[in-house]
Amino acid sequence: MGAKKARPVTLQMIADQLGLHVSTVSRVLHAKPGEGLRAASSPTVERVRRLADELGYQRNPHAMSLRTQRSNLIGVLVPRLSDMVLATIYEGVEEAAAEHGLSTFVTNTRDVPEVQRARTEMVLGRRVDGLIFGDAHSDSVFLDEVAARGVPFVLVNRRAGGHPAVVCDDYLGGRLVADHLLEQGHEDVAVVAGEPYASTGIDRTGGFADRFREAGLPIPAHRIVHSRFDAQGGRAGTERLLATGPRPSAVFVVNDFGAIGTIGALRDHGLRVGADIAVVGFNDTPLAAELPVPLTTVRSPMREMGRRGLRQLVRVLAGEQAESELLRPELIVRASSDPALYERLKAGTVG
Amino acid sequence: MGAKKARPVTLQMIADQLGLHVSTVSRVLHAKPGEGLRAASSPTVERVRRLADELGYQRNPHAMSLRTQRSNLIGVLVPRLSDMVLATIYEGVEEAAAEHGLSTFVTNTRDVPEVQRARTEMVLGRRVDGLIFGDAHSDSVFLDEVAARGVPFVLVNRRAGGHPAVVCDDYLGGRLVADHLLEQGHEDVAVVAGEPYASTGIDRTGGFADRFREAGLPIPAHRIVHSRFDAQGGRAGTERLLATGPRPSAVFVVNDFGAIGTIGALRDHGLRVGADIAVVGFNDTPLAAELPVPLTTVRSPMREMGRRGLRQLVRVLAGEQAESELLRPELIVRASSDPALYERLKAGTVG
DNA sequence: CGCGATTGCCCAAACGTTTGGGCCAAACGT
DNA sequence: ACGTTTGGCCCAAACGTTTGGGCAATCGCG
Repeated sequence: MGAKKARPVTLQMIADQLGLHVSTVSRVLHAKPGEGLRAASSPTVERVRRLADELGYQRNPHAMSLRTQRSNLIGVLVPRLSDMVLATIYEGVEEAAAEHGLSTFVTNTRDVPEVQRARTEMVLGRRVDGLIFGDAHSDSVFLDEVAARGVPFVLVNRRAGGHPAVVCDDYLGGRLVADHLLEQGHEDVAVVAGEPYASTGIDRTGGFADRFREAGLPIPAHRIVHSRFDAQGGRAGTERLLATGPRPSAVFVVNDFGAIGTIGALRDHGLRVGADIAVVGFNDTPLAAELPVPLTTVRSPMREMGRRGLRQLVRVLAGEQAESELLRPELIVRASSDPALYERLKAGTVG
Repeated sequence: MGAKKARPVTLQMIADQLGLHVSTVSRVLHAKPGEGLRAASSPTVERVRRLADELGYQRNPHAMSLRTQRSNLIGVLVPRLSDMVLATIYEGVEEAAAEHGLSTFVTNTRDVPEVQRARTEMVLGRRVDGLIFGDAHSDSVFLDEVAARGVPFVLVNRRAGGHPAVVCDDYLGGRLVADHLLEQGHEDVAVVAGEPYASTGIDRTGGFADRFREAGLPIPAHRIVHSRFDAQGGRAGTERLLATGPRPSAVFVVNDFGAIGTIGALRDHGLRVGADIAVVGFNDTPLAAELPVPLTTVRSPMREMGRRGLRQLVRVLAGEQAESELLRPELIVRASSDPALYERLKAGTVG
C-alpha cells in the first residue's frame, strides 16, 4: 500500500504512446481555438484527447511558465487576512481569478513598510504576472517605485497616488454617516479614524468632517483620533477620546471591528450604546447586525471590490488601461444610533 | 519614464560577464554549505556573489522547480478565510513557512466537498510539495484517497481519520466549559454545536456532554443543534433552540462568531446575556472581550496551530513521520457566564 | 622527481513545455 | 501533366536551472 508517488504524466509520454510528436500533442491539447486548426486530423485529436484524460494529464506549470515567461499567477498583498474585511475582499479576488484561469498568491504585510517591500520582492521573485495591493499607504513612494519598474498592479480597498484602484466611495460613506447623525440632532461628535496612512480612514473621516463643517459644526481636532483597524485599536482610540473633557454624543468609528472595541470601552465607562451615546461603524460585517445593540454602519461591497480589482488587473495584463472604480456605499441604520429602533429593541422582540 | 520590463538576470548572464561557466555560478550561489566547497576559489566566489547582488539576481523558481521536481510551495485549504479563526491559523502557517523558505498557496473551499476536491486538484496541479488541510470532514474518504495517492499532507484545526493533525484539545475544551457551568449551578444547558462534519464542533460538544453526563445531568438530544460556524449560523441554531419548549439557563456555542449570532437571537427574544441566560463561546477571538457583555470562551492557540502544522508538514517532506499534536485550551471566564463579574460590570467600570 | 590527491573549473544532459519553421503527400487548378 | 496550395505532422531550439562527471593544473610527500 502507500502508492509511491507516480511521476506525473507528460506530453512526451502521451506522444510516445500514440506514436506522435510531442509538439503535436501540445498543440492539440493547448492551442487556442483559432490557431490549432491544422495541428492534427480530427481522429488524431480525438485519440490524443482521450488518452490525455485517461492518463489524467496535467500540464506542468513550471515548464510552461519557464517557456512562456508567464506564470498565470498573481500576487495579493494585504495587511492581514485575520481582518475580515481584507479576507472578504480576497475571497472576491480568488473567485474572479479562478474564473480567469489564474491562481493567487496572498501574503500578509501587517502594514509594515519593510514587510511590504520584502513580501513584494518575494512575490515578484515567484514571478507573478501582476500584483494586487490591499495595503497601500497614502504616501505612495513605494508604489511609485513599483510602478516605475513596470510591474503591473492595481490597488483595492485603499487608493494611493493616482494608481489604478478599486475602492469603496469612502468619502461619500463618511458623508452618509454625517447626514444621519445630523438628522438625529448630534452636534458634538467624535471620530475614531483608523490608521493615518490608510485612504479608507482618511476619506471616511474627510467626508464626515466636511459634512459637519458644511452644517456649521466643524469638528475640533481633539475629537479625531487615530487607531488600528481592529477591536483593540478601537478600544484604545476611544479611551483617548473619553480622556479629554466632556464626552461626545456620538462616535463614528471607521470600521466595524474598531467599533466593537469602542463598544467595549464605552461599556467600561458605564455608557450604554444607543442610549447614552451613539456609535456608527463601517463595512457592515456580518457581526454588526448581531451585536446586543445592533450597529449602524455603512455597507461596502467588499467581495465585489476584490472581483473588480482582479478584473482590472486582467485588463492591465492584456495591455489595456486600467480604470479606477468607486463603488457605492450604503448606510444601514440600526439601534446603535437610532433612538426609535433602540426603544423597540428594549421593548422586546424587534420583528 | 515607464521602464520597460527588463528581462530578469539569469545565471548565464552572470557567468558570461565573469567568463565563468553557468554551473560554477550556480554552485557558488546555491550550493549548501557542505557540498559546494570545491565549487570555486574564494576570490571567484567573491566576484560571483558581488556581481549577483549588484545585478539583483533572483533565482527563477520555475526553472528550478522544473529541474528539481520540487516547488517549495505548499497548498493550504481552508473553508473560508473570512472566518477569523482560519485566517489566524493561516497567518501562523505563512509565518512558519517563510521561516522555512517555503511559500504558501491558500484557497477557500467553503466546506463544500466538490470544491474541496476541485481546489485540491488545482493546487496539486500547481505542483505543490505538500498540503495543509484546515477543512477536514470527519468522514475522511476524500483524505484517505489523497493519502493513498502518496500526497504528503497534514491537518490543522480539524482532525479526521487518524491522519496526522495539529488541533486544539477540543474535547478538553468542552469539558472545561462544562466544569465551569456546573460550578455555576446550571442544570439545563444547550449546545450550538456547529457543522456536524467538523471534529472541532464534535469534540467540543462531546467533552461538554460527557462531563454533564458524568455529573448526572445528561443533555437531551433536542438541546443540541447544529449550525454554521458564523454569526448567522449561531443565530439560526439559537432560534431553533428557543423554539422548543422552556429555555435553557446556559448555552455553549462552539465558536465565538456563532456566539455573537446567539447573542443577537437572545436579544431579539428579550433575554439579557449574563443575567437571564449564560453564554459561552470558543476560541477567544479578539472580539470576545470587547462585547458589551464580555464573552466567556475557551482560548485556543490558533496561530500556534498553524505554525506547528507547517512544521509537521516539513517533517513529512523530509521523509520523517509526522506526529499529531493536541494543543492546550484555556478557559477564560467573563461576564457572560459569571454573575459576579456581570454585577461588577453593571455597577460601572470593571477595573 | 614521480605519483596520487586535491583544487578549480567546465561540459552536457535533463526537467516539460511552446513555437517558428520545414517537409511530404494529397488535393486542386489550369 | 505540372505547378500550387493545403493538411498533417515532425524538428529543434529555447526557457533557466541543477548535477554527475570529467579534466587539467597544482600540491604534498616520500
